[in-house]
Amino acid sequence: MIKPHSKTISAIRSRLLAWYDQNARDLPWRTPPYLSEIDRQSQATNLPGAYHTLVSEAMLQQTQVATVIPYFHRFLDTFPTLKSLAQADEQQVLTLWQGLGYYRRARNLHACANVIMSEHQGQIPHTVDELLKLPGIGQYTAGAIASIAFNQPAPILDGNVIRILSRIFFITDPTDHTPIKKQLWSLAEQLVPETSGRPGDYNQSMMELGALICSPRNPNCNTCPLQKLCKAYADGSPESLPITLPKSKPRPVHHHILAIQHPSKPNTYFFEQRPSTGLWSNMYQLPTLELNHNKDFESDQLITYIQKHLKIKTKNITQLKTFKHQTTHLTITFHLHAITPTSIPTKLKPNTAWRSLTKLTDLPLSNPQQQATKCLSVQ
DNA sequence: AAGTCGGGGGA
DNA sequence: TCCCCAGACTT
Repeated sequence: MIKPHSKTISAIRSRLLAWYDQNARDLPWRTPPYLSEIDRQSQATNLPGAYHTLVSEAMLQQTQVATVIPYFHRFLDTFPTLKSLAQADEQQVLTLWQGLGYYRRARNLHACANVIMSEHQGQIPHTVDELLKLPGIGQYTAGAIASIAFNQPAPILDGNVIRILSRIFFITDPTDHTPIKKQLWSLAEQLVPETSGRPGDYNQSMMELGALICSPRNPNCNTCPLQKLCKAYADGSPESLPITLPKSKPRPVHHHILAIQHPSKPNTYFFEQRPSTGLWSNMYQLPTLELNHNKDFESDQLITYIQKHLKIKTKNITQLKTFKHQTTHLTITFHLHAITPTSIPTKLKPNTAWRSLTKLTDLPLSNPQQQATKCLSVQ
């Protein structure tokens, strides 16, 4: 285990905080570093402050700051308090999350608000151990909320911190590997200051440095406050760290979207909710047949599917458009088909709906589904 | 330990 | 193109 000298630790802390006080971005969820100590303490017991931290940290998981900002504003305009979020429908929460990705985060955040209301009297827990019990809150997010919202001396380890620590301490083993990850957590814990040393600002200063200076490629070492302490800089190749394990390539699949037009209502199509697990969980869609291999589309197959699963009889199918969509592990080719039903069932199954394309704003759709509906409306 | 879960930014 | 992003959770 790496045990930095106490002088190194205090140098890192003081240099980072001094740099942060001068260079911190003014982000909408951030407690300004220029707040007085009295303001800071009142912020620590003020629920809106912690609620803002909770929402922002959920949105920021695997998502860049610039992407999150407009979503954060819209979310707080709609749900200004933890209580208002807890009382909302999941569908409304998912609609606000539309386009941001990793939709399970939205469902976890909503569930989180309800647990805090019913089991914590509406007060967001102050400690890492209690935060860890909440849905969607792992080691990083628990440390972030405890330190940023409540000024607890809790460590964090995200992509930024991993990059900075691997460069400063010249960790040349793959940082995905469990023992190395433990090593990094140990370093983060040794480095985070006590409550009197502004642990929340310190943690944010690490991430800020990673975002603004110590970037993955072409790090700006010339303006880095930690340059003197950085072993990778001394070695001359900071951009070669950290080392990560190779990732598997996305697998090609084909999804067939069925645009089923209502026989009498103009511009109106059939929508259904996706299952609560897997890709785009609980989001809505035009019925979509997911094929795992590149098999030629046969219209008979689609007609059978429509009849069996949707109880809709049809004969005409026309191919409208094909487009590709990338996720982390899939390359999906979407085939959009227009269906003209000859008869539709009188009773609607739960979580399905006929919707006019002009009244879709309350149905949460994934990006490719939104793209498909856009194709239909310009027809 | 390896997969799953989105979508976009930047070189 | 490829890699990465204020990760969490399941298998």
